[in-house]
Amino acid sequence: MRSIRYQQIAEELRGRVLAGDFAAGRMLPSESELSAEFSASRVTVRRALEVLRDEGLVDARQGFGWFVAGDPLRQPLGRLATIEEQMAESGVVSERRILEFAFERAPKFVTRVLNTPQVLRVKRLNMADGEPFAIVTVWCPADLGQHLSRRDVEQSPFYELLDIPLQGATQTIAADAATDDDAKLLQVPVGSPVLRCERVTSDATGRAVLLSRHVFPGHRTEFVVDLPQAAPSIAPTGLRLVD
Amino acid sequence: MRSIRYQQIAEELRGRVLAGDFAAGRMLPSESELSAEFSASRVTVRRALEVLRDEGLVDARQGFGWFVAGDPLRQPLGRLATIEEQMAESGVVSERRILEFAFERAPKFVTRVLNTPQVLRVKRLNMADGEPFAIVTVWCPADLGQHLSRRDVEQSPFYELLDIPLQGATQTIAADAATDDDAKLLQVPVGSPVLRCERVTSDATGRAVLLSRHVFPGHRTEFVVDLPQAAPSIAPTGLRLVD
DNA sequence: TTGTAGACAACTCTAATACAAGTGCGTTCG
DNA sequence: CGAACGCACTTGTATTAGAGTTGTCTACAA
Repeated sequence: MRSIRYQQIAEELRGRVLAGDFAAGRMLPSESELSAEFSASRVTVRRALEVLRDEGLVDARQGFGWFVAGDPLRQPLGRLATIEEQMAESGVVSERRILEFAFERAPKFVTRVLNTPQVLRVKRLNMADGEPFAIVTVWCPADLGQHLSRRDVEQSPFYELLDIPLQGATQTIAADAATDDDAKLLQVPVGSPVLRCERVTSDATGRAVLLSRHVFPGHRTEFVVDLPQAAPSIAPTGLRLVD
Repeated sequence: MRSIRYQQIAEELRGRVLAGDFAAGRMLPSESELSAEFSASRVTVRRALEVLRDEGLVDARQGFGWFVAGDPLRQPLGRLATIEEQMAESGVVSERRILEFAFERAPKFVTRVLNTPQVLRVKRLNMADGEPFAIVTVWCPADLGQHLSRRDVEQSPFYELLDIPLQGATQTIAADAATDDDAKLLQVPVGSPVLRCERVTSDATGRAVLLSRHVFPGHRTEFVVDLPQAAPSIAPTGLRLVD
């Protein structure tokens, strides 16, 4: 029974990778070490490894070594792209219509978050391929938004217009029924499910500088959250009861 | 040893910082001292510290030293407690009722994720203060669930019963309307908004070992997501279009 | 065609060293 | 007494060298 050496080796290594033998350090032994272990030349070991690379199981960097592919730490961050990028990537034409633009006294729930009485409020409708896709309302302290015009907001994303660096955010996600207003704008029946999202964005000092509310039609959107670290529960992370 | 020195050191230091070893004086040993302790060059120790700085755990000032960073970054992780803990803390009486418990052939969408034809399916209703609060369905490969009984599942959370360590998860969150079945169990009107969550939990090797679906009544629940790092957009992170 | 052997280039990581720049503190000098 | 200085120690940055790795090539044997 004549069989091909490098395929044998590939099979053996595939087994070890899948079994997680190497997953601990994520690094494979060097080609030289494997060559010694299998009593095969380095070139042969290499061909076996290349088979596994084609399968997407492992990858290599010159001068560094072979490692099991898809290191679980970097990927999730990359996968969570912005919705704009994601839409651009999939060829969806995105567009936004400014519905309201006003400097005004802040409602109470805005004051509590932003801590300013006077704010700029911008309400706009985002479209994807001509269909309404999100209603976004942004509140921003008046002094930060002072130099902004309706045209600015229409052309550039909000975060680019503020000259302060944004640091982090907290967002809440909830299911709700579409109100009359939502329904008309999103072109869905009144009472149909929508995703309501509220986001508080802070600057480097931790001060809240943006409050935004987003309404998405439930039938077209969902959230994806990646939790690379250990989560000692099967329950969805971040859920809380509201009253 | 085929592993990267500075990553080892980073891991060791991360442990100490999180354990609070340095929190007393808030100051870390100098790079030179650490270099001596780990028998590594100062450059290597430095790279490890830079990893921790990128994570926001520590920071440094030239001519002064390294210190544990103000902990606003660690907090969000703590704030995202499990719903069970949260409920217990606020004095809500939680309780679960097993509705279904069966070993069976996996439906297609389960096979695609778990990669096994035979599964254990458990459906249960979670109650909070006597009111229905979540419908949870869990699928788990039959071989992993073999030693489980209906009674086990009733008494302990699922993740405690599996003797394998869970690593990470991906969850999707969507808004939907309550089906007849949902409505009856959750005691809400048919068609009222619900949060639908699907979660894929993996073990240390990255293999998917649990698939769970959760349905929450929209009026009582919401998700909170903390994003400590920079997010270059005001748009909610993780949103994607579904078709 | 497959496998072995060897050589060399390019790359990565680490060690070692040196120097610039900032901080804290004690000493000295006016 | 107060300001200036020096000194020890720190981080920030750059350069060199060496060992170990993958990437690629040629030559040769089975």
